[in-house]
Amino acid sequence: MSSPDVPPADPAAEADRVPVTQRAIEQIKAMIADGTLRPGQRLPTERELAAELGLSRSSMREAIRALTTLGVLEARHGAGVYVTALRPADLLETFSVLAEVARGETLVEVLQVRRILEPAATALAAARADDDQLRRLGTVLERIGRDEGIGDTVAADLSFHQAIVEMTGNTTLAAINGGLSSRTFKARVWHGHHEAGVVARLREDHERIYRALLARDPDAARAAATMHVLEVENWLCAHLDDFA
Amino acid sequence: MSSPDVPPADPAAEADRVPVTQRAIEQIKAMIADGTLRPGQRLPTERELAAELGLSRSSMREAIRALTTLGVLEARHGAGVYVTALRPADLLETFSVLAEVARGETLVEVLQVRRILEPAATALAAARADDDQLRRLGTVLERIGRDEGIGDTVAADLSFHQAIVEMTGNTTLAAINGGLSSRTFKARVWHGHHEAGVVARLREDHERIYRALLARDPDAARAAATMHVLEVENWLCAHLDDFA
DNA sequence: CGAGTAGAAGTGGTCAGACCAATTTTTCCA
DNA sequence: TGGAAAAATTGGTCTGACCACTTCTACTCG
Repeated sequence: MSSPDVPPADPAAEADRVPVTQRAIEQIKAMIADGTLRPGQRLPTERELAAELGLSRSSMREAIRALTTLGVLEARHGAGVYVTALRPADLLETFSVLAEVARGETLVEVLQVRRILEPAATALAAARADDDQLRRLGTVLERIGRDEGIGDTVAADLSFHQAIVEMTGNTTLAAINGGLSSRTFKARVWHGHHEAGVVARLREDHERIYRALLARDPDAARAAATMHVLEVENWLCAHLDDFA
Repeated sequence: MSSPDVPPADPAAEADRVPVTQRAIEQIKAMIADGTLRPGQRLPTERELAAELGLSRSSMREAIRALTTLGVLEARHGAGVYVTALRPADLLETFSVLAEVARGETLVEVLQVRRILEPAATALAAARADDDQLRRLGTVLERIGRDEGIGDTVAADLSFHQAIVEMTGNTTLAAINGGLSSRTFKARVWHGHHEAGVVARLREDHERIYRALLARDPDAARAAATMHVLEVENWLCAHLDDFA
């Protein structure tokens, strides 16, 4: 039932199976989880940490690199290693790789998740947005679909959706939804609609969302957001071959 | 407008500001994004990669460690470095750190996201589940709230929710939702309800969800899932001080 | 001839020590 | 007393070595 070729029970050899670097990662992660290390706190130097945890500096650096990648640590050249603020945005930065390397069927799944999150977020935003946020959103909307190059349209598109989810006041929601859409994917969507001569439809999608927000109408906002994601989803399914 | 103390334009010095390890990470990530490296493909050895990208093996290893942490590469001791299958589950494993280190207000945000995702997922499951999946879900449900130790109840609770989101057939959705609930948090919820003598309420929440799925009733499933997450959310807000 | 095994080669994991580059702190002069 | 130069601190990179695990090879034995 248990692992083979393990004689009886093994006291210290058990921990010896797990690589030292991995062990260090888990030790530091545990110290953060149980509050021994607080957000923003400075850690000992790499050399001291290596000595305390009983491994070489190279391996210690690999552990720090892993935790840096996860967004829990931050190394500042010449100034030390620190625990990040542990904000959702810090910890969910890694999330964007999904949108970056996803292809084919996975992209469809990602859009289906967005079709769940964005309508809910947009409805929340309709209920919570203040005049100032809406005014700024209007200026972003104006940049979408103009004839000043697709590059700026894509940037404005990203800003538009990001601004809306941030209106919910839920930074975790904003970080997750932000990680689900990559600039490169949005660029392909706009290019595709441009070649098909239906850029106006995408532009109108955003206008409908904006008007629903202005009207503080959660139901209309939800519907408009759903239709927008659905539009992209349908386009993707029709061009799935190009995303192999 | 641009960065200060940069004389005119700088050709090669621009790339020299970016640490070599970071550059290697981006190069390999780009090769995966553009299809040069395919899922499951084997990479050259660390020594060869280091030589090709023009950096030392130590720095190359740190780059590989970062990409391993992100779930795009996988190093097998003695056997080489490989691109993972790039499944959503591979890329979203890092997601769990959020639930692990989150505390206080962030936990509330996480639950609010779950209150969006879980009802939608449960409604989808109600429409798509087959008899076999439902039968297995029933056996898991029986283990929830028994008097055989909270440990098994927590494990069954996790399995229950995971099984439901997997019924949607959307592995990305399953991976995201899975990362939003940690075993330790669920354990505290059950302990809290146990001490307050309201374990039955949690148990009934799960039964209601199960009955809605059996009835293939998406609306009822959505409502039951919403109420369940709300129950946990309310409990958390009442005990937020314990999660500082 | 084939199966199994022992050895060799290949490859990731760890360690040691050195030097470079950015930051911070200290020192000391104007 | 203010500020600039110098020293100390600390992360970033490189080199080269050795260990542990896997895979391949070739040999031996039935």
